[in-house]
Amino acid sequence: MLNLQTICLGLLCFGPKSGYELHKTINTDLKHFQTASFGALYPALGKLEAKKLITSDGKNNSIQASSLPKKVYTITANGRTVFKVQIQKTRAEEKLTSDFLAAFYFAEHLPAEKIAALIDGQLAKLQDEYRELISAPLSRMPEGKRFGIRYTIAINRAATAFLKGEGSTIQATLRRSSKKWSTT
Amino acid sequence: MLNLQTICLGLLCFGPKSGYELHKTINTDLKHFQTASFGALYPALGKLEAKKLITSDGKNNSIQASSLPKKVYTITANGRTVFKVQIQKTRAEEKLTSDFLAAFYFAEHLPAEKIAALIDGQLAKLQDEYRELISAPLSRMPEGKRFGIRYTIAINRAATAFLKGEGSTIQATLRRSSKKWSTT
DNA sequence: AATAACATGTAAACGGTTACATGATTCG
DNA sequence: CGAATCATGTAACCGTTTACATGTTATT
Repeated sequence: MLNLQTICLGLLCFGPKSGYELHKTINTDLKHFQTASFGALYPALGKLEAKKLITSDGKNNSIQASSLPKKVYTITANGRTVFKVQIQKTRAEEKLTSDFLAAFYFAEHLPAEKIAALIDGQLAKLQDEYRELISAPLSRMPEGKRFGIRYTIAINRAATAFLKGEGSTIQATLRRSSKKWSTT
Repeated sequence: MLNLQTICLGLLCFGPKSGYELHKTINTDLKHFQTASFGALYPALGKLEAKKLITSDGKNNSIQASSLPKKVYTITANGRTVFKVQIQKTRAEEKLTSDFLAAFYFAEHLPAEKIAALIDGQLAKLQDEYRELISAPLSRMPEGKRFGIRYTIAINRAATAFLKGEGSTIQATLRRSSKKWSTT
């Protein structure tokens, strides 16, 4: 699996960026397939720097050490090589961890209201994601990125359609069977 | 997020099981939204036992300590209560980590053959998943589990359709732009 | 007798989250 | 002047993977 270090190298191939900017990019543009917290990001950048795959123009050297805390990272020639090797090795892998599906697997233990709330919650998440996806400037993007967004939109639409179509059916069915264990 | 301990409690609600059986169930029946290795599972079961949420009939007590190594776990009354509380708290959350989508985000660094291989790989994975999903005995399942499987099938179909439909388009487009950096 | 599948467990390392701690800059 | 946002980093903890270590049972 592609780790955060490799993702950072890849993003830095597009141009120099600070840790803060990388964080923002990952958690907005890459949100649908990757996230990263600061606590994960800064150590990852530190390791990349130690390996000389990136360099930073930290203001830690000369006189005005205090002024700007911003530290911009640039990928090295070696970093680009390492990234290319990593990305070439990448296989089509994905891993989904879903509390939504897990909850349904154990739906017998849930009251009908909770089932309804889960479906509503999932629909809301899908809608939020959808809004973000369609607002991406597709026309000014390389073909690969565009493809990823369209793929994600296709899945999002199918999920939404399913929940809108079958959501009410399941709610009715489960409401019937939920009479057994009255809300304790 | 639901952790492995909670998943185990939920599965043990259906009846007593050994660690090995739990491993099997998780990595087949729950595969599309959760996985677990032995190295994660056994410590999780140990913690649950320490908390008295499950008990084991380990053969570690009397005379024939050697014979059957199999250790069957049973959920306690307290365990059921804790599980119900956990599952009620569950929100519709999901987290996808996708090397497939990440690779496309960085597609500029990939040769056309690799792009084709990624799409083929993803289609193969989807097909494998699909085969497993449709072979599930839907008729003998509680409504909730069935719903989860049908939801996953709906998404799987949309993904497959997209890749079959647009896969060749992207390959052609990227092949054009890939002339720049001839395979080093 | 060999092999596959069943079965349990530990230890090191990894990758990540959450919470904490601090401070600068910009905008209203 | 206060709030939001920009900005960097650490430490404790969590859950998991990978590799290791061991042994049994069933099948061929």
